[in-house]
Parts: sequence; structure tokens; C-alpha cells
Amino acid sequence: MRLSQKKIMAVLRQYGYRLTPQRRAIIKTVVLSQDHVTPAAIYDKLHQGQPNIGLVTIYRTLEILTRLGLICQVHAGGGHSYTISASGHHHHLICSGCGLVVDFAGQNLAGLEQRLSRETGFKIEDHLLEFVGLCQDCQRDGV
Amino acid sequence: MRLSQKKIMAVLRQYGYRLTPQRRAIIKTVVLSQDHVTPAAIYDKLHQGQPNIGLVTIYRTLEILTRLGLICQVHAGGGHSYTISASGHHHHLICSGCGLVVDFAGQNLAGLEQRLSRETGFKIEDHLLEFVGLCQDCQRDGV
DNA sequence: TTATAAATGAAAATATTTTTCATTTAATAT
DNA sequence: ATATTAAATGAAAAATATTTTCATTTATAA
Repeated sequence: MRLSQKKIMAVLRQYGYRLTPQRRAIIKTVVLSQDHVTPAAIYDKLHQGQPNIGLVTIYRTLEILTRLGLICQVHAGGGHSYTISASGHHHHLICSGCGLVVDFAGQNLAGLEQRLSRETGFKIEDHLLEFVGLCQDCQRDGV
Repeated sequence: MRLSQKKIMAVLRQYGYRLTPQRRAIIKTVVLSQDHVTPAAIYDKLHQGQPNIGLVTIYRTLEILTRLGLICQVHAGGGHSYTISASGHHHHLICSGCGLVVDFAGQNLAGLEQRLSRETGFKIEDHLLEFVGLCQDCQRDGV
């Protein structure tokens, strides 16, 4: 289940952030995008429109949304970090050909986490699990 | 088991790369480093010494070593990607306080990989599993 | 409406990575 | 040993990415 635009805006408000037209537009873009988007891609898509949005605002908004857990970053694949909207605990399957990101869940890492905690003394706060491969389309197209 | 300096150099030679003093110095730095190192950190450590090493050479060498699987990148934690030497298939446990990287193995993701492949049609090539938390020292120091 | 703290965006600063190309050099052949 | 040559280096510039600063605008609440 992906977060809706409405839900994201509600959470923003809940935390005392203002709902500016810029933020609405950025959220809309991230939510409507099927795969992950870079700050630059959002900028390209939005900065001609109304309102005119600066790249700085995009960085700032993505930072807030990430901090609130409303969007998350994709690390593998290109190597750089991209963002994608999603909700609940899940992981990413990333196409190295076209950048498509598929969310998946159902992998319970609690056991492993406990083992690691026990063996290393770490207090584990977070984890990152991503698979990289070729989606069906890219396999067919021989990317 | 971490790769030794000698082993890394042998593999480099095996693939037809030349063993320059610069490459030796870079490999030594990465191997001796307990945690992950950034290109900039390697540069700071080496560019005063003999031989004088340029940042470009560091980027190029790290790229080769990564491609040959002799070192690998760390994605989570700071957000940027860092490199660390290691061998064999393993994953990372990263301290968000001090950057310490602990390797761990023994997590077999083949079953999950198969499931995802079946469900999505992806041809999976690689994966990334990282845990982030606080190491014992940083817990104590209240970082 | 008005007041005001938050948000914006242009510009500059900072940081990161890649490209170019003349020069140097490691490894091979002699 | 020495010469040869393709590979490697590094300075500089270019390209890319991100953050900071600060004057101006604006969403929200009083």
C-alpha cells in the first residue's frame, strides 16, 4: 500500500509543516511517479509550471519527507541515492536497465537482527535490503 | 577473512593491470583501514607522501578494485557511498556513530531471491543488505 | 485583517566525480 | 641492460551534486 498524496500532506501538517503549493507539487510528483525520482528529475518536471519551483526547495522538501518516513531512498543500482514514495516496512527490487523500482515485503529480518545484535553488541536501528536485476521488459529488449 | 594486500595485488596483475606505487599505496590504505574510507580520506592520508597521489588516481583505482570485487561499497549510514576491503560474500553492519563497519555472513538470501524472481519476472543479479546501528563504544559514549 | 514565523529561491559556496590530454612509467621484448 | 610501448598518472577544467546565505514572500493563526 502506497501512501496517498492526501495522507502525506496530513502528516506534514500534523508535524507543523506548512502546506505550500511547492510542497504539494513535489509530493504529487513523487507519489505519481511509478519508479524512483531524483531531485533533478523533479525539478525538470516542475520548474516550468505554476508555481515555479527552485531546486533548493526540492532538496529541502525531500529531506523533510525522508525524515518523517514518508518517502525513502534507493541506494543500489545507479549508485547514487534516489527517492520513492512508499509506506510500511518494505524493501526494493531495482531494475538496472530502466530504474524501475518494485517494492516487496514479507522478509522478516528480525531473527538475523537479533543474532547480529548478540554477536556484535550493536544496537541496531535500521536496515537496508535491496535487490538489483533486470525487469522483464529490459531482459526482452536486451538492455 | 579479509583479503590481504598481496592477494589483491596478485589479482590485479592477473587481470593485466600494472602495479604502480600509487596503486600499492591505495590498496595498503584500504586494507589497513579498520572501517570504510572515502576517496577523499585516502587522498588526505596519501597525497603528502611518496609518491604524491592525485585524487583522480584514487577514483580510478577504487573503480577497478570494485569492478574486480576486491573491495565493496557501503551505502547506508552517512548516505554517501564509501568503500571497504573484504572478501567472499558478506554484508555490512554499520555504526551510525563512528562509521565502523563490521562484516557478517551466513545470511542466505537465495530463497527470497527465487521468490522475487518468480513473482516479478526479474532476473536478479545482485543484492545489498546492510544494517545500521550503534556499536558498543558509541552506545556507551552516548553519541 | 494583521502579525509573524516559516518557507522560498536566486546566488554563491562547497563538495563530488569525470573528462581531457600531455607526460611519465611498468612491464615486456630485445 | 636497454629500448619500446601501451597503460597509468595527475593537473586542470568540466560536469554534477548538494548546501548555505539571506532578502523576500507567504501560509497560518490570532
